[in-house]
Amino acid sequence: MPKIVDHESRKIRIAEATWEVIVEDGLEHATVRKIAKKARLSVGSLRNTFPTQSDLLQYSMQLVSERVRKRIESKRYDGAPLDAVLALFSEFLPADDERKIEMEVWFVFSAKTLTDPKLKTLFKKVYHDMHGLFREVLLKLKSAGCLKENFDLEIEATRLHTLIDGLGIHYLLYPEKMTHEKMMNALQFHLQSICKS
Amino acid sequence: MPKIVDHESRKIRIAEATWEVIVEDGLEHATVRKIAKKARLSVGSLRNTFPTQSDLLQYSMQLVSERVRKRIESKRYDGAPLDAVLALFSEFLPADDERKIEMEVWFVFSAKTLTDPKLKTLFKKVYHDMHGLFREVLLKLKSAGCLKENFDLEIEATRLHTLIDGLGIHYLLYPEKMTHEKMMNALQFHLQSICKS
DNA sequence: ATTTTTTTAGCACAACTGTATTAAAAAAAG
DNA sequence: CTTTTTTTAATACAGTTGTGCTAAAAAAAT
Repeated sequence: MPKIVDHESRKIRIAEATWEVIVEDGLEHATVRKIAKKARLSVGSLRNTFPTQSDLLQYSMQLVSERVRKRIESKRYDGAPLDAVLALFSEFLPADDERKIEMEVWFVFSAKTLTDPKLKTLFKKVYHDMHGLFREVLLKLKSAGCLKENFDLEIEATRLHTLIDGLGIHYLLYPEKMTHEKMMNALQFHLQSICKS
Repeated sequence: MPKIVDHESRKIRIAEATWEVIVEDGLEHATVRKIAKKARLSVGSLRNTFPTQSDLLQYSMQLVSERVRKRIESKRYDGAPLDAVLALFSEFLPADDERKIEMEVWFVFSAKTLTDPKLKTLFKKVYHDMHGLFREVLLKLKSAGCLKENFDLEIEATRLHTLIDGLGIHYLLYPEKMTHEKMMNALQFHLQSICKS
């Protein structure tokens, strides 16, 4: 009977190899041959799990979006003190290598969605979840009476969301200008600026 | 004697054609044949002004950075009221088509710098100028006594910079979520939040 | 050991790429 | 018109790409 292979974990392994190639050489050099080599597979074997390159890239992007969304879902706010909120939000900054790779791949694919509308659906979902989390946490802070009076939920969610995305992007693009410490300082200061006391 | 041609304006025309191709089809499809067609030139003629594709892309990116930097330099703050500051900062949001194209090309090239270190110099310069402008304007506001007491120049420059970049990127990536009005509201609110009264 | 399926390696092909070369056409200045 | 240079158009070539195909090797279950 057939040789059994765990297709799911293989797909994941290939997708992660794809990420590595993208981070090292860029999306335009993420060829099937390079990816196969990185995943230590033959091109034929890779083609067996992903018939076309388009399938491969689509899955790779989907996996990033799933990872990010799981990160979001696992981080529901439970009413802990302000330090916990800071810790929660800082989870969306590219602090460790894993998140840095994810965000870098995410960034590269983002640029691609500008000319490849097929990919936009995944991105919209992640944006929606992310924005929803920020709204939810802010709303709970508001309910707990932690926030200042002139509070506009939509504007604050937007400010928080763009601040975090902006910090992360600056960290990726200008690592000699934007440090991890600066990101945390800016985030902490921002939180304090909308809170009472 | 020779047919005279304005090489400088031709280079600009080609670079702008390159931008169009990048915006329409993406950087990886910005081939010399397509760019020549878009600029209504022959490939040979294009190769006469730009010997290699690398030269072409490098100049195209340099032109974007020059345009952005000129925009920055022309926008020195002269001590006008707060509305003027808002108007000044809003110049760096992708409001009209010209700035939207510039920012989109800028964004695409940004993603490329992650794997192509040669391009980083230009980007650092623009970052530096932009950050410097924000610092300068904030400092003048501070000197004029417009700002609140707990004011940290570096953190506020970072917050402002990342907010504006974040807003613009969200506008490019999620046009159905981020509108021009929302960008302006967020920016105005942010300014007010650091100002007295 | 036999059977069944997957995996592998290699080759091949057409399409597209950047780049080079060439000769003809066009244009500007004398 | 003649001369000089640029522009054009066509062709060519080598490299890389995605993809398809085939035969051998490997692996798992009977």
